[in-house]
Amino acid sequence: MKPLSIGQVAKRTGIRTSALRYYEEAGILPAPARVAGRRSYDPDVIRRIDILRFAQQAGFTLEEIKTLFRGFGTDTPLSTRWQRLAHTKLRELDEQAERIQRMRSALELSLKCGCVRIEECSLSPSSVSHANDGCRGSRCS
Amino acid sequence: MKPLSIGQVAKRTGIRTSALRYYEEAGILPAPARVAGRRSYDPDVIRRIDILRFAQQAGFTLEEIKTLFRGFGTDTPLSTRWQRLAHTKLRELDEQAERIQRMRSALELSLKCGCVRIEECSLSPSSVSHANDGCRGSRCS
DNA sequence: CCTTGACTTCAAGTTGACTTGAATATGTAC
DNA sequence: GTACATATTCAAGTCAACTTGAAGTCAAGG
Repeated sequence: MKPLSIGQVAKRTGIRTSALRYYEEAGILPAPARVAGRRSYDPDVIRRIDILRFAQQAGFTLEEIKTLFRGFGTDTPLSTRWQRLAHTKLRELDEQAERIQRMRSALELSLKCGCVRIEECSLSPSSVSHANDGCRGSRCS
Repeated sequence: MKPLSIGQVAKRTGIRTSALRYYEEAGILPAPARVAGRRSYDPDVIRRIDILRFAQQAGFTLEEIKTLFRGFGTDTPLSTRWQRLAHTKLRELDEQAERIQRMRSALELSLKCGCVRIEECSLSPSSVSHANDGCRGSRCS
């Protein structure tokens, strides 16, 4: 397929040109060929950028994503760094998911409940863990 | 109970004194009484700080937490702002949980798979949605 | 009395992930 | 050939959420 200008890449991915240049500078995206000084992107970059965004939304930092991209093809032994990162991140994702679930319960409870101040209600680490009787306010249902 | 110094509060909550001063400055924690110019905290503040940390870990910004704390006791009609925030945040939490789940699947899949480069594997929004055949690399199991 | 340690305020620095602005160059349309 | 959009680089600015440093205050122990 035809090469893309930075503006076209920006349009297709929803990422601003300034961010694309920044990613390149930071070594996260490869520097594309230049035609008369301008970036000329292989359309493959779109897929890579999609992955980048996806990983970012899942909570990876740009540094981590760089490692992810660097992959493990080049350096034997196979993939140890990448696997470590993946394992670590899996654990982090689980923890984050659990925190989110607890916050969810707490929020839902406090919406049903008529507490005047949030402190009276369920939003604390201790009370959320046994979340049925989290509410201690004056007008709890 | 007895009032606490800023150092004692820091020790009990695991939050640095600089952060406590910052929260006060930012209006997230109430300014405690001063005794000879020094902060003298009501032990209640511990609970509030616990909630603060919990909410923060669940992805709330300090601004949002401020709103959370401001609560809805004072201004009729009851709770509209706080409820809106809670609902919005619930939706956000759900989205984030889903992203995390998808990233989890993708990571697990790519650990099992022998792809040389991550692009070949499952880590993209499109392939993750039908994640059983996400791997397109050369040595996929 | 003097030192030590915990505190005070205020200003400035830090990190990650960008964005914005200035000055300049190139490509496309009329 | 002259606008105008789009591109370039580089430096500096932004934002949240703090941290660090400087300079000073205060109570208690030796």
